[in-house]
Amino acid sequence: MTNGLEDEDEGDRGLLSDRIRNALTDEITGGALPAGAALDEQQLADRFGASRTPVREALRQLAVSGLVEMRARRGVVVARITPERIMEMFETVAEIEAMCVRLATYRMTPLERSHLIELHEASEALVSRGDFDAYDAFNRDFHDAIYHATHNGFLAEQAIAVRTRLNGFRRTQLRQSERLRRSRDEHEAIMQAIAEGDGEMASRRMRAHMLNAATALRRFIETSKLA
Amino acid sequence: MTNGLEDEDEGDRGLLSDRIRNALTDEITGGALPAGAALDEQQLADRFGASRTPVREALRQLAVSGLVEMRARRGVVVARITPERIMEMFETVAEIEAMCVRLATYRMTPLERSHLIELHEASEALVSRGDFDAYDAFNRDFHDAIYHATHNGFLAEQAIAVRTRLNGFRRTQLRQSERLRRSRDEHEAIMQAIAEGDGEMASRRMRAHMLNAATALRRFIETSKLA
DNA sequence: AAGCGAGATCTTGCATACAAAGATACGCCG
DNA sequence: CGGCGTATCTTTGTATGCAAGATCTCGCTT
Repeated sequence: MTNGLEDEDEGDRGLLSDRIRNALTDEITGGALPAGAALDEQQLADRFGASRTPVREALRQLAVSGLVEMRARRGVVVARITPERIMEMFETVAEIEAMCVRLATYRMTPLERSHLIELHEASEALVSRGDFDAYDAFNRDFHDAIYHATHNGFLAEQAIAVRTRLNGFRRTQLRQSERLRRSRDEHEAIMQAIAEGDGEMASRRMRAHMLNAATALRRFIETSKLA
Repeated sequence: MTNGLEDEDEGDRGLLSDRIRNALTDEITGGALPAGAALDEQQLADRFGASRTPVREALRQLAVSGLVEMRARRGVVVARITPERIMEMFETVAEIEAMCVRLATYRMTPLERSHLIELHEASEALVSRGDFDAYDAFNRDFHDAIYHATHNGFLAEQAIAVRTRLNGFRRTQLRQSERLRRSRDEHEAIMQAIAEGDGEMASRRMRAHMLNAATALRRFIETSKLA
């Protein structure tokens, strides 16, 4: 047992390959590295001031999680995902969220319930003043709270993993204040079903909520293309 | 170089690191490498007639998929999973299966439906003659057919990944002919719901089916422990 | 005798070197 | 002038070497 030194910062603590992996994950999910971008090993090694070895190990890991594609002896590219597949991923996320909220409804503790209510109520202010960034952050917290209220850590991990993976392809931000309002209304409906202890209804409403968001995003993307 | 890689069984085509990864995956999910077993890099390298480099890359990938645990500078061990976590994984699989069968009910083509019926009907013979191995194989096919009938490739991949991961910790085979019969009866009920186009009912029945199987397995394990 | 610590040893993590498979460019032939 | 084969060159895949951290051993101290 060592003395309690926390991993204070992203400094140079920890494994180099892990730091490279985290950095690349951020850059891909953040959109800095667009889909299809070639990831040259030597180039990345130079950029991170390391050798190719840790870079390769990081890329291997990213390949497993699906963020990049490796073609044998033909290099690595940021995963280029078809629109169909993105829709499949959205649907999967919607289904998993629906599953989670059903379980959460039946299992959440009073403390977890009050926490969720608190989060939800606070979101009204964000909608009123149209603070998209803050609402995004709240939204993550809201859904995370539901994941954890399932009291199934494995399921929560899966849900977070899938959602994170989708984030990388959602750099097109939807910033319509009307959608913000509707999002909160849908949350409201979900909260009501939770309050009534009706997991099935909460589940259906969550699914609808997620698919609405996906549809809104898709319409937005298609509209942009026409412009 | 010429020092011959004995191309023992597997074709020596493809990347060495990929072959090592596949071999280790099989050994772990097959139970040859029990949970908690230490995986020494040099040792594995010797065994596969390779250097540590491809072994390391394979281990990194296995760590991402959760089959092994890496502690920095302290080596790699086959993932040691608590009973609670195994139950969580079972529940997650059950929920995902339920989700899949609901979608599949609404979306499967006539061809897919007839294929599923065919599979199911053929399973009667396996139950009658108590062929556990053949029933296991059928069971995989049956559930795979449902995954694919969702017409959501991403979801199907997720489902298969989670189920595969669970396989590694299911080396305790349940071989009760009564359970075999009940399993097929539950499939029958699911097929009926599918035939009626009632996805919700198919979903509930699938969830019950999976949880029954998990419970039977857990009871079996607990009983074994007492002996 | 038990606990502790310094050094030996072993294993991991990273760097560098080398080999082989695609990619590319250029010249030859049709 | 264009297609194709070959040589080169770039980039990946693997091996090996070296350094740092962790574990273990064994002697020393209390």
